[in-house]
Amino acid sequence: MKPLQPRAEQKLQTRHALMDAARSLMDSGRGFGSLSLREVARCAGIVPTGFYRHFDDMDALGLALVAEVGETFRETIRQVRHHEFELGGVIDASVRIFLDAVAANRSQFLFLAREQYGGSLPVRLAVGALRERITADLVADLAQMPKLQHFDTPAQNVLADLVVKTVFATLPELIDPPARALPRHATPEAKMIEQLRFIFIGAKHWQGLGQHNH
Amino acid sequence: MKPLQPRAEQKLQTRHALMDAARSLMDSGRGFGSLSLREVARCAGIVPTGFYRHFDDMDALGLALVAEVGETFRETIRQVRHHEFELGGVIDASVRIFLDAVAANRSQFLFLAREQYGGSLPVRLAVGALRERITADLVADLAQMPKLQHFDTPAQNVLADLVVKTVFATLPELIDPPARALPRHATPEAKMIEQLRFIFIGAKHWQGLGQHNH
DNA sequence: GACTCCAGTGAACATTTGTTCACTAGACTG
DNA sequence: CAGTCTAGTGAACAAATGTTCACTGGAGTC
Repeated sequence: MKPLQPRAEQKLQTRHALMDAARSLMDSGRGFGSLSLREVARCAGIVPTGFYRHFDDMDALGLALVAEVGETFRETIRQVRHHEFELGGVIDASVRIFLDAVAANRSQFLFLAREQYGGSLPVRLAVGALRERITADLVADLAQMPKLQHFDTPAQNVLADLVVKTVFATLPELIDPPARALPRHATPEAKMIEQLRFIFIGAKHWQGLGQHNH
Repeated sequence: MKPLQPRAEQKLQTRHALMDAARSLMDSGRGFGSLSLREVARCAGIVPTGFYRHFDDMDALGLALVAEVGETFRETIRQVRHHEFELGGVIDASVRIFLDAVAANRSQFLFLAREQYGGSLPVRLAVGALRERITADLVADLAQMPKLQHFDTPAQNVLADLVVKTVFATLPELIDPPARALPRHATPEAKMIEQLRFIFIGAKHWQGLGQHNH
């Protein structure tokens, strides 16, 4: 990051405080759509009117939050890609890195998990766009995997979509407290690894679109 | 249904009007948590205070909506189970029945899709419970499938969880307008079928928990 | 036919909301 | 150092909210 004039830096700091405020107000189970502008401003320590110096709207705040978690997400994917050939299997390593990132940015991913389908229209569209970018990246990665050379483009898309869907749909259980103690081999990590493994075993033995298995 | 006294029947009718009102207010992309009691009452054609004759709370309304869609969902599953041996493959038939049910009860499933992770704490817990019942039922079904006799109980659970997760996570794209025209073989139905097929092919060739594939 | 019950009414309340406007103080610029 | 620019203030507003209370009128019961 380039060093910023103290003036502008202070502003960014307040902007960040607003985003933090919104995220932490959601900790108690609230949806972003039910937060009020005044509430967020109050929690960020500024007066309601000050909010408008940073965002036009609550929707604008929502979009900023999507962008933020999107950046974190894609950065995590970059890390995963660099550890591609680690010991213990690609899936295991990838899941571990991903879960670490989720834990390290809990509130960001909480926002993503909660608002991926529940958010207001602009927010939902932004999340959709983010998901599409991630899926497209994954398609490119899949195309380079030696074990998946029997896949044509539509099949790659369907597979990537399934993987991304699984990851996004698993987010909530990674974030909410596990409630009761988990039965040993049912930790989120083990379960996620096993489920991705199902999918990739299926991909390896897959033979073409439209086949039937009567 | 047993015939009801006109008095009680009228009451149920209003109760239904409230639930319909809430669901249809969500059509424009709003989350349930952002609906106000007065708004719902107004849309149902009664005065705000009348709401309390039917529900203590907006949360109570939310729970009723979960119960409603839960009933529809499980009824659909029962239908799927009776068509188990239909021509064209189990998956194809099941998906078709499921998609029909979703289309026939759009607003109910819209509520489920939107609120499965975004809802208030009580609503989210109720959805979680519903999901667990469905998963447990599926485990029982999987245990009877001849091709899956190499699965132990934990593996069955992990597989059932993945299937249910996939179905729930697919709901939003089944409900929201498909936006731009779909590229032929990417209809929701075809995609869903193909993705479930990946999972079950993986299950067929799966060899045990904790294996590694270096 | 008199009596009870209760789904729905309508007025009233204290709060909270989003947004406006004129303002201040302190960091930036010349 | 004089002057501008702007992040944050504070008062004010109309509108909407959740909840209360006493009420009405028609269906249900004896």
